[in-house]
Amino acid sequence: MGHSQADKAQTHERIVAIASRRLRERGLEGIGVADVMEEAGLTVGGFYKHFDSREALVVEALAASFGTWQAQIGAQATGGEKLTIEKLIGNYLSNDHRDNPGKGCAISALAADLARSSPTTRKQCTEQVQHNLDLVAGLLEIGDDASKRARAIFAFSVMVGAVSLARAVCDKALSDEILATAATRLKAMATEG
Amino acid sequence: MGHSQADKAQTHERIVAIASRRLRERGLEGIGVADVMEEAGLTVGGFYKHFDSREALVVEALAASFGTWQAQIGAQATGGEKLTIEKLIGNYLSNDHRDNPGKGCAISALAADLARSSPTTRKQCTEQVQHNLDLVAGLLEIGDDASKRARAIFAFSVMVGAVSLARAVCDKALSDEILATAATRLKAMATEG
DNA sequence: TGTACATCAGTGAACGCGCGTTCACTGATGTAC
DNA sequence: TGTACATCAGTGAACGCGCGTTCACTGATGTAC
Repeated sequence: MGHSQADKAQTHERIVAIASRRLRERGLEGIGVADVMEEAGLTVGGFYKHFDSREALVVEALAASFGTWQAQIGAQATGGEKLTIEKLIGNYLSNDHRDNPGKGCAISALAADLARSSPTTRKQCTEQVQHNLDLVAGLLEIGDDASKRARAIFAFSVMVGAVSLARAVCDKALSDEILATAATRLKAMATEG
Repeated sequence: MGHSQADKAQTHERIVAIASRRLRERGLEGIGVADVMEEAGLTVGGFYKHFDSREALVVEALAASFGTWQAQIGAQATGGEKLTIEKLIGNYLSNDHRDNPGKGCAISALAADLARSSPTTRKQCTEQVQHNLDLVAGLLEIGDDASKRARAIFAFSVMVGAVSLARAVCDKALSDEILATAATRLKAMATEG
């Protein structure tokens, strides 16, 4: 075996991590093979030693985006203080999340793109949405399961919608207003029935 | 003057209308000059008798998307029965709206695209968001202006988020569930304080 | 331990296709007389 | 009213660039003896 397998795996991960960030920053179409390889300190040709096609990278990078997002949430849940619904809402609807889509939730960053994407990526998206709904529902304390589920859907819709709007708008005051208003009202709602 | 100006204006409008629909169906990048011209029954070359560039078509088509959307809402408001917040919510969060982005609201269809687009298109988007917030706030009956504004932001976030999610997901049951749940809860909220 | 060989991650040029844009041309319509 | 000319919307081929993909090659690492 030529170069060590560990090196290759590391390179592979580096490429995926870069693609995962750029995917969320620039959309499913906004990610170029040559660009990603250059940012990884490599040249184009080597790409196909790691992936069958650009599409394969997209699929892996999307999975990685979902994975790192869950890991971030998980880290908050275990690290010291417990994760609460208020914290999740505060995080999701923060200026920091709005300004750094590359590190944030892929669903709000790519919702429109995913709607027009291949069955494979839409499937990935569907699973992630279900996962996030379960996560939110699990953080709610009052009500039966059906009520929690319904409120989780409602809350997640607000989060995705408000972040999408806050990012699309080019008036900072309006953008801030959208996030702050959505966060305040959603927190109030979430702690009630 | 060669061909009549009326003919040219009509052709121009036809091109814009087609682009406007395809924009919402396929995104800001998903619209090709040759494709649009072919659908209009013309050939590529003639395009530049109508537009300086592809970008100029995008700007016009986006404006047209916003315009037709407002016109649709306006038609409901004047046509027979008055427009209510419940009807607006019901329309926005309907399966029909989800399944026909080409005829629907450009903001939910293009939110992610707009966030990464040129200053010109983001400016258009910002104005449309403000307009829609005013529209929703104007339909609310209880509370002072600040409360109406806040509730309008919240309601519009839910609408954009739920439609985005419902379109992204490839499980019809889940998609229907998201729309129905968001609609029910939002209607209940909107008629209260 | 040392040497020859095999493997394969990575290189960088080249290919091919899609697509926005350009351009010389056509022919129908409007204007001038 | 009729005829010659000018205009210009629309044609369709060609150009050029970006980008995904391919390919012959390199050289460092691992294996065999």
